[in-house]
Amino acid sequence: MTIGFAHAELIAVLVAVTGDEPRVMTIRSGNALPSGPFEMGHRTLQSGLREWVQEQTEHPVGYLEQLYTFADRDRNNDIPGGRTISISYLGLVNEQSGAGRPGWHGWYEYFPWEDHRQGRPAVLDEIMARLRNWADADPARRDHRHRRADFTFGLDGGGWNEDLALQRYELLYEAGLVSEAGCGVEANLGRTMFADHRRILATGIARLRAKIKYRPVVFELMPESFTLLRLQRTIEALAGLTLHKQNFRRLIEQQDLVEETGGTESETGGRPAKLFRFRHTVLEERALAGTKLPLSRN
Amino acid sequence: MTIGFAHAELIAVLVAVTGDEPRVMTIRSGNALPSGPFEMGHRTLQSGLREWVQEQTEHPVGYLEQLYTFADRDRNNDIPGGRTISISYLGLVNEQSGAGRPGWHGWYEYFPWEDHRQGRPAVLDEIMARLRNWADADPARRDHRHRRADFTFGLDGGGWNEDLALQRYELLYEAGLVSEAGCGVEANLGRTMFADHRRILATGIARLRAKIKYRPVVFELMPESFTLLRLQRTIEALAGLTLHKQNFRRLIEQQDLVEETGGTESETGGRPAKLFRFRHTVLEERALAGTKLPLSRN
DNA sequence: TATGATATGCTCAACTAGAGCATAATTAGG
DNA sequence: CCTAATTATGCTCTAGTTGAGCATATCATA
Repeated sequence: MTIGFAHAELIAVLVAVTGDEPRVMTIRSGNALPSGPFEMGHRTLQSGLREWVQEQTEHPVGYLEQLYTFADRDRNNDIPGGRTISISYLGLVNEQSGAGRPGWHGWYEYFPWEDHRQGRPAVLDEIMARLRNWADADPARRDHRHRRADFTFGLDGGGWNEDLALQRYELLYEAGLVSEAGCGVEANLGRTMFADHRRILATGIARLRAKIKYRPVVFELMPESFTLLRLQRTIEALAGLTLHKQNFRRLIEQQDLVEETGGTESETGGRPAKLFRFRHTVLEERALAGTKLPLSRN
Repeated sequence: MTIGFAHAELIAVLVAVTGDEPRVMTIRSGNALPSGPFEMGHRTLQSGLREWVQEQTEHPVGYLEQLYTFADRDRNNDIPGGRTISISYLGLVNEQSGAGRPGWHGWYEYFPWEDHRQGRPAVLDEIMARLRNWADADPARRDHRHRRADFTFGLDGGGWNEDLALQRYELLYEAGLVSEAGCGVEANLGRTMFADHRRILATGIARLRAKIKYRPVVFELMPESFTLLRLQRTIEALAGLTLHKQNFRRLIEQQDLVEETGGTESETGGRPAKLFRFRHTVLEERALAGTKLPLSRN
């Protein structure tokens, strides 16, 4: 059996939330995601990345999950005849560790249309206008394109869906509205990144937004003890949405995800808030996987 | 920046359901998953795999999704100094195409404890007994191991969770109950596969079981038109569970996933069943992503 | 002491999911 | 033709979940 040869590279999407802003670790003044060679010495991909991030950033990575492996021919072909395989990972870094140090950029710089916490962002009007033009430009695919734009950006009655971050970026790419796609810089929406790094970031955002709904990974971004509002703001930052406060607490408490530390915090000027800590044991005692199948007990 | 070199390989988990049995495409008489080199000629990983599968199996692949990339040092080091990166994919093949031809093996041969359609399989008693021994063998980690076994195999009150297929295999591996882990063949549970192929298959099963709950991918496994019972049996085969018939139809119909073709089928000896077809437009008109966040409309 | 702010408790209505009864439309056997 | 067996399909009832919002508690500060 013939075996293909390739260059292997690791790319990390490291996320932290500080000051109610989700941030991603970057290099080159925010123009690229940190990446490095896949060294032979490492036992596994995970351990390789973990060591390497530790070394580069001095922050321990809590949660680490493989994102996607890219190897398209058109990316990054600086080595003729060869090919680069990029294995990307999503890592979550504790708030305190990943504080305001250089290299951390708010992820909504790159995706200004994704933050709906202050209501629908104004950019969306421009985006939709330009997507309309793009759709109309091809009479054959016109209808399909309009439906796709409406659906992806929540104009089809279904409303905005925060999980579709990647699909939105891909649509903008296809429509030539981001300069990575080869359009002029003046036409670009949001901040650009090297090669396909912004796409990888979008992959990470979408994955994280989906994941926080069925796995207790948010806590990897939190300090040891926190108030429920702090937890809520962190999730809101990630999802780019605001949540209903009372229902949020109900959800958290009924799932037994946290326990009171006994302490309180009165930083905020109102009634002091109880402090909570994550119940690490839930990781081994609960499925947390919601079934959507109509089971029969038989 | 140094770049690591590696050999790149694609591995496919191709799934079809025939005769109410989920099957996986294999080579070497069921001992390995089909795999092939990542050729330079291919534009993307996906297209490379698609062509290659087409060529090998003569079946068109409907849905194709990247599963995971493995590159641990201990796997498959037949080339000294080098390293193999295996990029695995999950592919769904239409019932008719992937029919009873050779190469297709029922996946419960490899994971007999995963099929709960006829009730709790008897093997589970033996498995739990051996897991208890394993847990007791290390006094320090005893409690943790017992909790993990109970949770993974549904003895903790939470009940059996079909999504945990991968975790169950990994637990058995750790406990040395499958011969891939180095235990003797006589100790092995289920049918063995080459290298870590059974683990990759478990990854595919777990992914597919989770996916059918929030994305309409089952239809990739169905013929053009089908009865609702046929659809139900297919899902039951994948999940390894039986479903409540009336509630199943309610779920499918209220989601507008299918439409009547007008025809009926009376193969089964009872009242003829209406035939349905998948409404392909739902792929572009609906999010189908259930939010678990308590949104505020503000 | 009043006011503003945040925290926290509680209710209510709409909807969803699990379970099972009832009826309809066939085929097979007498 | 009549009856039983078999599968399809419709409907109901109940418990639980979710979205929304009112009410009360506890603090800082003017």
